[in-house]
Amino acid sequence: MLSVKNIAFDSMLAAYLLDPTFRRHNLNEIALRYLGRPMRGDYLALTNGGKLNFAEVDQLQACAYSCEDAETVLELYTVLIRELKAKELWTVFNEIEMPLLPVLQKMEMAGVKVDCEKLKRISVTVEEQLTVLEKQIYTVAGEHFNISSPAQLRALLFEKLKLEPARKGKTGYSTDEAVLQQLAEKHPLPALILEYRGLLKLKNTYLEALPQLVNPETGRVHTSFNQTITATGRLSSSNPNLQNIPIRTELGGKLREAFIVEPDNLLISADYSQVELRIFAHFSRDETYLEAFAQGEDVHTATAEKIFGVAKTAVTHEMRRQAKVINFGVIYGMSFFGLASQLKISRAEAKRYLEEYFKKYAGVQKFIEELVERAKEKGYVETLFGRKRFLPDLKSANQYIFESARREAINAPIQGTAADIIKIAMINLDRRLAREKLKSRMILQIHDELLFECPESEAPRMKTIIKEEMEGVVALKAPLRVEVGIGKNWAEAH
DNA sequence: CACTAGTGCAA
DNA sequence: TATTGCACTAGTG
Repeated sequence: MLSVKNIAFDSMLAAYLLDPTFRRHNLNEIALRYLGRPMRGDYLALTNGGKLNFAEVDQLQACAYSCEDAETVLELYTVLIRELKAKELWTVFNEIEMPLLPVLQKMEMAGVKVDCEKLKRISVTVEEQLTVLEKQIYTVAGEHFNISSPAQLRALLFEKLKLEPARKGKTGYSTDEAVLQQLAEKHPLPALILEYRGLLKLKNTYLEALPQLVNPETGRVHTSFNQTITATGRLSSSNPNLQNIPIRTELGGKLREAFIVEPDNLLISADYSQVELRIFAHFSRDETYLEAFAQGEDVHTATAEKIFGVAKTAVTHEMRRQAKVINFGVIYGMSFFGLASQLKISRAEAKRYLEEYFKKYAGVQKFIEELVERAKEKGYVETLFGRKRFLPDLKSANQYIFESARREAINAPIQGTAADIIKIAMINLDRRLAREKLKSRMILQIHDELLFECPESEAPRMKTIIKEEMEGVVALKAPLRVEVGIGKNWAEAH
């Protein structure tokens, strides 16, 4: 038996696929767009400033509107389904988004266990450091001010201390990390600010926020996985966002140690290795990339070899780092200008690097040009599984708008295909766990990584199943590879 | 309280 | 002048 609510939810998914960039926060906007008339309930709510005050609403009228809404939703649903089929989005809807919905629901219900005592211990030491830093900053600055206020910091750095940043955006001076790092060479204050900011961010956003979000019923943190937000088909996570837990710094690692499991359980982390570059290699059919992946090489090292013209054994850490920036930059449609500012090298040098790159990766340039041309003709780009992103701005006469749409056209099929792949893996894994009657649960998805909580006895079996299902989603020209880690917490497992 | 700008965390 | 997100704080109306 289908309920109105179910149909309403399905309609949200359908509308998302029909235009993933359409800003929908409720069915009313979808009804307006596809039926040309509003939802009455939403209409009433809207006229009351967003809050339904039943005392003020004519009860009979409200009942009539409710009945009308039920009909509207049903009609909307049929229109959306027809549209999905017409635009060849039915398969993505039926085989990916719809089956994914109950999987996400289970993950949200399962939640993740957090060690609040550990967070508290970290928080205390961070607070001590912050107190010390604060005093140092006021001493060096010669005055008290709000360090968290970019406006006050700007006044201090650029007016009182007369520091000269390498100019930034149109609207005055920025005090962001790149600027402060550069200013740190001339004055002791910026480095202190950076350290202060980093610690404060960690304390406010994670150390103190997470314990408050532990559900008293389950003793665990339950995020929301949003299925209809992103332009590319990725999920997003909120309340809290568990897709941006720090990892790069030492303190970030400590924080991840606080993501734990129930007694006698283990945490398994499985992540797709270089999935976007593999997809890029698959789409572009570039021989150099495909060869590197076929040989099981480290792809960034391989790129460094080609660009810098040295043997594999001569690739330094710094060369690999720069090659990595180029590999990712290409996926994002980065220009030599952007590369120069990322690598802090001259524009001429950046241009040379990119020229060398395109010479060695001969399939790439042609692929990108054809992709953008096709997108301009068809009005959209699509993923390997047919998810579409419509890009009318590719026809814009405004250079800036066009360039922006061009980058989106390059990135969306890659990021979106990666999203499709992991979604399919999640659906298949969920079925597999049920079929094999395993107690292990999928608990988090972080774009190219899945986290599982499993009884110790199931761990070896799970490791095999996860790798099998994730790598087996699709046979790309550059085959999918998954790295699995096991531990008592997220830091150990990843 | 709603909203924007600035900043910074992740893939 | 590199993509996709979410969340925090300051500041404004």
